[in-house]
Amino acid sequence: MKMLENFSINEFRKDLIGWFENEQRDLPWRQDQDPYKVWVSEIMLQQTRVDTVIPYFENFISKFPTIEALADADEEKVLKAWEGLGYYSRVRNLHAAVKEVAQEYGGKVPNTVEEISSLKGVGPYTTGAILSIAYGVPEPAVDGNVMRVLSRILSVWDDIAKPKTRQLFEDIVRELISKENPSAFNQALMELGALICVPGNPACLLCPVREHCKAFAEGVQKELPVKSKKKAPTAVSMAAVVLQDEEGRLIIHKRPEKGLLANLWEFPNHETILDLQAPKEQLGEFLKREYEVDAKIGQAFTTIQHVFSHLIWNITVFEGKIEGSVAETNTLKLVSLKELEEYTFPVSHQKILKSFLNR
DNA sequence: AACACGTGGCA
DNA sequence: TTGCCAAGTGT
Repeated sequence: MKMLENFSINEFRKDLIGWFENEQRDLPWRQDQDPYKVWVSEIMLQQTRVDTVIPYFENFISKFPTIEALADADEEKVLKAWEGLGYYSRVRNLHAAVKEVAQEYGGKVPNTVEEISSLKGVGPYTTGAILSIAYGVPEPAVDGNVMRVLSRILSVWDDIAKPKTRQLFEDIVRELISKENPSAFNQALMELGALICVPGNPACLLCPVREHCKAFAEGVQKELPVKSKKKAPTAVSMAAVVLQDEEGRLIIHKRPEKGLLANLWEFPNHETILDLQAPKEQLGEFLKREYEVDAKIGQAFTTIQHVFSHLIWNITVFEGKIEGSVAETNTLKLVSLKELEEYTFPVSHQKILKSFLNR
């Protein structure tokens, strides 16, 4: 490969892995090489910081220690263990995939690219991560860290936001990866990206592979990687209502099984047209039309902002009293405060509840 | 290829 | 404070 001419592959591997063996963090998913735990950790770590994942990982593994335990668990319990982590399709895909492994592979995580990558939620990165870390197979595991580190080491100016660029780095890693210790090699590249070769100001003076780094030699390490900007999120106005009956129970609604915050619970809410024109009337009509609930809408007691990757909800939250009876369904329930603890809510609706109780 | 899909930390 | 970021995948 042209890019690797004059590059000392063996020295690079030795310096990188040697550093990793000495400096790697003591993380809960590094206690053993159980493919199931490696899998869970890799899914949790997608687009999510290590410090955020640690307590979730420990709780999740204590509740669902094995493939079989997770395969047998109720969706509600599994979602609850993910509450607050975000990207909830990750855990619904994981749950479905674990059930498939339990049924189709005798509860053993498969160890071929074809089988692993066919599992829901397991893409090219996670396939390589599980194969290399749990099974010692020399497959690339190219994530954002790896692209940043290697774009600097080899001075690659391709835009890492483009899907095609990941394939280029997979080709590079196939040349570079240690066949003796692919697990340490892949993890070392990511660990280096997390600890030393960070996005803003890389700590080049502490870098174990500085001598191999073309960007450092040229003084352009802060210019790399090239990454095009994402579209800014669009703002949406929402009205939500916390509806209470005489006994203090609250109405909650289950979101659709596909799309944003799929299968999570929420307080009744809808997008408001023209920024809250006659909001109480809109809300009352919405409740009648969608849920056949009659209610007296009270005052707005807080506003909550929920920032997603691609949109922003600005939620005005009202209180209200239920008038008459409520017909409960699979997606509409009237529950006590104690019972609410069993349901999974997006962070914004956790904030709504907290604000309601403190109003 | 481009966009949907969450959340919290940090400069 | 606003924007960018963090071990990506599905469509």
